[in-house]
Amino acid sequence: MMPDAPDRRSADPNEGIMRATSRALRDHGYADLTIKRIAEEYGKSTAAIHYHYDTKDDLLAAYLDHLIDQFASSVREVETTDPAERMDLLLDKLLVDVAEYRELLVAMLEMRSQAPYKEAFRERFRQNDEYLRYMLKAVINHGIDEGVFRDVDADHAARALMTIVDGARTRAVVLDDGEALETARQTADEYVETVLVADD
Amino acid sequence: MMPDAPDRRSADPNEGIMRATSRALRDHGYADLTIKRIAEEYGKSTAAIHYHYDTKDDLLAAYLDHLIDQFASSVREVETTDPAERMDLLLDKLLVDVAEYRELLVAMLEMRSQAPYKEAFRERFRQNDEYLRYMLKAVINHGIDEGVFRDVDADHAARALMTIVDGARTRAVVLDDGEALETARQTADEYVETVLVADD
DNA sequence: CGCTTTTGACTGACTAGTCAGTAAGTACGA
DNA sequence: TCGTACTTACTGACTAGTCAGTCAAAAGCG
Repeated sequence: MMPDAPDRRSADPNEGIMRATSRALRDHGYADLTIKRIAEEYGKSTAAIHYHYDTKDDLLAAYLDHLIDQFASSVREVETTDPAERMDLLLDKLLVDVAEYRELLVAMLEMRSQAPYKEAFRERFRQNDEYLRYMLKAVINHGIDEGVFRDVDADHAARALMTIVDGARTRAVVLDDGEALETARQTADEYVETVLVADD
Repeated sequence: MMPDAPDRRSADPNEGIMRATSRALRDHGYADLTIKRIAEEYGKSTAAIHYHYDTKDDLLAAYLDHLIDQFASSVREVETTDPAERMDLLLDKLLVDVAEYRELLVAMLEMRSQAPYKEAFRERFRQNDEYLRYMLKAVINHGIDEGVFRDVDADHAARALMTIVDGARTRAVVLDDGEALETARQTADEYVETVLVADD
């Protein structure tokens, strides 16, 4: 009966509920995620959750916003401006760093698979995808301007890389393939070097 | 004795249940798939379903077998032996032909997202993946032997292409991106032409 | 005090799976 | 050829459990 030490430093109830949701998702997955399980992680009753969020979907939409914000912040940390190096670091963020969050990747694929039925989910996944594609496009265009990359269709190249990223994550989860992410990291490099990089 | 009488024309209950499961999946998705809904499509009671399959998971495992068999048959139809053309037709099967089955793609992503929790599902998705990778590897090795493709790591190239395929399907479903499959078809071609095809 | 937060008890809807019984067809023995 | 035994396919009623969400009351706090 002690899921976690109640951290008094952050008395913000929302932050606590977000953390509880995250733990419940990691432990039980999305399909078996219930208000009761979130409440157990939160250390309060289910009605306490309903006091802060009217419906389960409201809570989950808020959780997605929370998660996407965190991820966007971590991408924003990439500060190099050199196009080739920046591309490298971005691909590492997307394909290497996520390997540590296996259980969250599992739950996120479950939530992604509900996008066709839940507009609130779809909206947020789209927004996140758009942001990442924008980052990739910016790097590619920068590289083209500097003559490091060939004059390719930056939008198409960004979509191609995102397809590799999504494919790798799907495969890592579905096939429980521990090497799917590394394989895809290599494939992304092949794509960058053969399609993007100008070989003088 | 043998439950499968080969030439009992019509009224094979199993076939009917497979069709009912398929329709229920298309109409309601996996998350909202219930025995009751399958029974409604079947036109009989829920107990009739339980008469043929002990548990819901048994039924769904049988349905996956059914589906994978169908898909493998359709891939086996590709008869060209010329490596470049065969690769082209295989990629069409994997990325173009599936566009017609949007609702089934949605339901399949849902089921795939349950693979970490259901070994029976994971097993079957792995088997299907292995089969497709084997087909791709065979074509690539054939192409290398004939000097049409460079002497690349066939296993890695097959995995790279499958990553693009899985990424495209995930994106088509999650982002409701009607062009995700076409974009990926183009990306797959770029990969084949720049990484696989021997230039000069 | 009064306001926010939390609780416990509850509801109604829905779920997979069970069970006894039925109808129709088939196999077999005399 | 009749009758008995058995099989397949199914039904309707039921159990036992889950779930999100509601609500009146109470606790905590500034």
